[in-house]
Amino acid sequence: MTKPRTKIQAKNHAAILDAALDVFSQSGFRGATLDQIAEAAGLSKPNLLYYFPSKDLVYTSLLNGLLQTWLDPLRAMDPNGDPAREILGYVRRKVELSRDYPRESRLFANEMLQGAPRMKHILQTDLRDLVAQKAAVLETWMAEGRIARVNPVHLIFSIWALTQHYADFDVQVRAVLGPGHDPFAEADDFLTILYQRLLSPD
Amino acid sequence: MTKPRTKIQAKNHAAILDAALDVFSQSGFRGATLDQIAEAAGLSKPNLLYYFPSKDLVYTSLLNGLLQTWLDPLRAMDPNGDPAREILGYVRRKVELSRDYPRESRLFANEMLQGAPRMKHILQTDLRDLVAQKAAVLETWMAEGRIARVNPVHLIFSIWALTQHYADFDVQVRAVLGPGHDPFAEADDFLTILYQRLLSPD
DNA sequence: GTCTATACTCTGATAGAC
DNA sequence: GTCTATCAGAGTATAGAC
Repeated sequence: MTKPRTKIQAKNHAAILDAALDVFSQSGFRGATLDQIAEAAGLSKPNLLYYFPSKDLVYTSLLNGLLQTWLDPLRAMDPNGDPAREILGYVRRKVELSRDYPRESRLFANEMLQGAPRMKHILQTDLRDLVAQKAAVLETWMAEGRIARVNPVHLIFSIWALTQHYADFDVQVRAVLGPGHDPFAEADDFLTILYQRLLSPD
Repeated sequence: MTKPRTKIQAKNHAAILDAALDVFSQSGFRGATLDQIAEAAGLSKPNLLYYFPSKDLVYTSLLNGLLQTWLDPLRAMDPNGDPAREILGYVRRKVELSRDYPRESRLFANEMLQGAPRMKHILQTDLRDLVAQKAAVLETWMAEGRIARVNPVHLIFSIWALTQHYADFDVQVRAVLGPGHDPFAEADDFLTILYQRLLSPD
């Protein structure tokens, strides 16, 4: 992974990662080929391998940082803010992520389906810690009666599942809705109602 | 695809499909290899190709019928039953499917991530029709005030997303929960509460 | 029905000319 | 930095012996 020094290097470097995101997010690590990535990036295969010495390094370059940006909205949930506002804001930002970065969502989903061979450790450490921390915040809000009681960790799971579904199962959602729908706008409306009803204190 | 006539044929046929489910559900169509499937089935590669003339036919044999069994619980939702009971029963059966048939869930998820090249048509026809029909049932219940108002199609999406998440993202769920948890039992509890609160008429 | 051998293509990766 | 040429191995699939 050459550090981009010149403009042409930076451009090719970015083109490769963008192309790789296309291909890996659709076919997974094993299903993707360097030929496809090189073609999508507008480079020859040897030239691609000049920038990234191996297929694995292209893939892990994409994964690195993905979880971080993916979790930024959760990190942003403020313990001192208004509970409903914080949670609904998190849901909304996750819907926006699914709408604006569906390839990243699918790349992540692919890695999970494979059993997360390259991410398992970070899931068990960084992710687990962050969820524990935010679950504690949710518990506090519940104890104070500011939101209704519910399993806080599964509450977080539900937000992930519901928002990422619209990116990962995009084909299915559109096939069922048919033309003339904006899945993400409808998702935002639906999920706002869902979490309001779930979390309204009695 | 030979029709199983002898006992040994039936056994090998089943062994191949079971092995293929393992491999395809983890790596997707392109990422899976006949070598892996043959080895897992305890057969040689040529022998595998004696039963299924091509990789594609093994894969499509798995897909055929998958959507049908996957949707049986939705089909079973009875318009004449008690609304809350019918919906919560559907959720429960979907959780059980995720628990008992996670490979099928992941195979389906893989196909969706790839853009559903082999299922798009059936999604736009059979699936769409079934959802429209059941959404109409839900609308009726809402109009009668027996459950709270909410977008019925997205309600169905939410059940799919929330239940299948526990099969498809099993690694992540377990990594975050840590040992000593039963993800599916907890999911059942959480989702029962979620849908009770979402759908209780005021 | 099952095996060995093999054809042929694709895939990841390298060498070396320019 | 980029290209052509190429390699070794893996991949799907077939032929043919037993």
